[in-house]
Amino acid sequence: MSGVRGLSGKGAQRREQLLDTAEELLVTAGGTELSMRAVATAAGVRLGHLQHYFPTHAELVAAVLDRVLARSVERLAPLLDPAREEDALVREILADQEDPRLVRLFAELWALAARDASVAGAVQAFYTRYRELVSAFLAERHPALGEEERHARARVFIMLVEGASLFRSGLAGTRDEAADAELLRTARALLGP
Amino acid sequence: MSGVRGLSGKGAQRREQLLDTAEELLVTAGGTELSMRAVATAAGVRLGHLQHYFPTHAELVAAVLDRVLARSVERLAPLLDPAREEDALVREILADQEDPRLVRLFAELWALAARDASVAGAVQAFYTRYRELVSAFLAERHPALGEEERHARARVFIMLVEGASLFRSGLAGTRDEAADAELLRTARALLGP
DNA sequence: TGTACATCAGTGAACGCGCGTTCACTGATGTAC
DNA sequence: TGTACATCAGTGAACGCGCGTTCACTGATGTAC
Repeated sequence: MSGVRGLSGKGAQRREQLLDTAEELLVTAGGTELSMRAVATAAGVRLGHLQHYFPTHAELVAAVLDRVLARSVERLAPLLDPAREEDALVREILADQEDPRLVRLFAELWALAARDASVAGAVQAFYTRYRELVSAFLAERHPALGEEERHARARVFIMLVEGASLFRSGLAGTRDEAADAELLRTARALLGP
Repeated sequence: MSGVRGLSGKGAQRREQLLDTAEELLVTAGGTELSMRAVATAAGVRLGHLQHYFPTHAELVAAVLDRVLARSVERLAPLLDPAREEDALVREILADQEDPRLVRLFAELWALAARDASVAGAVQAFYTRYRELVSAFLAERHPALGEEERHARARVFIMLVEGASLFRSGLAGTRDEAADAELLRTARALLGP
């Protein structure tokens, strides 16, 4: 055994497994169903055991959200590589959002952020990082653009893409080819010279 | 007394008052706090009395959401008058969204829609109506545009504006002047010739 | 004009259930000497 | 190498609370004749 507690032993694995279950539940059933008992049952462990890893409900929720947002950044970062074509990049970001589970999760996140200041902080930190990634892409690609202009374009790009997620996932609307073409054109204009 | 039951008597007034309270609660405390007891307490009536008007929790929620969405359409329709300037129109739609309470309410709506098919239906119907309003504006303003093009532009316009609401209300970000200018430019391009 | 009756507005108590949390416990695993 | 001990993994029962729903009830208001 490693002897270094909490890093890679059985406990850490179990912790990750519990978070997997909780995330799955959050996505499929919604935030209101993310109870300690529901997670324990879904994970096949006893309530008391779940509490050994996450003593309170708030800690469990915070851990799930942190991991979800960290993963989203990890997924976005390589897509926003400045060496890549704008068009392919936008297409891949949009493709990523076609998973209704992910969009549902973000809708839950926004609603939670509206109620809970600590969730709002985590969500805002995520979008700040996202904007920095887009902004860095623009800096590399169009060096002539001023910093303010880059930031503004990055912000509007994210607004557009996050709004699009609602209407392309079946949540508030469904995908439409003509609208997708227009969306791509608008997004490209924001990332273009 | 009018004699026409349920239209304008004491009962109808009381019903509206209860919905006011429920809506206020939904906005300030979030969807999870919208319990029968909480609404009754906030409205200063007994639980049993609230149930006289809304026998089940589901009926209360449905009534609140219906009214919220109907009001939103009523607020949007005059703004999207084809006789108006694009610029002023966009500015007013954006101004409407600076109310964090309204944005919070929509975040709740999206999360609810992700979980509940009947809510999703109501939300989609609302956005369909919204898109028709934008599309009608474009038809009047730029008759040369084809129907498909109009619909596509209307859809992307709404994506942009709904996405913007998240980042201009303090929910996922805060207002930024440079980004607002870029947002206005992008929205105008979608509504322009 | 008066009375009997139906409907509506509002009260109050009770139900079973799922929730988060607390806490005392047992068995397994690693560590110190 | 062996043993005593601390820590970690996991169990199980119980708590008080807020929830939606059911149901029997009282008083006010409008209607029919």
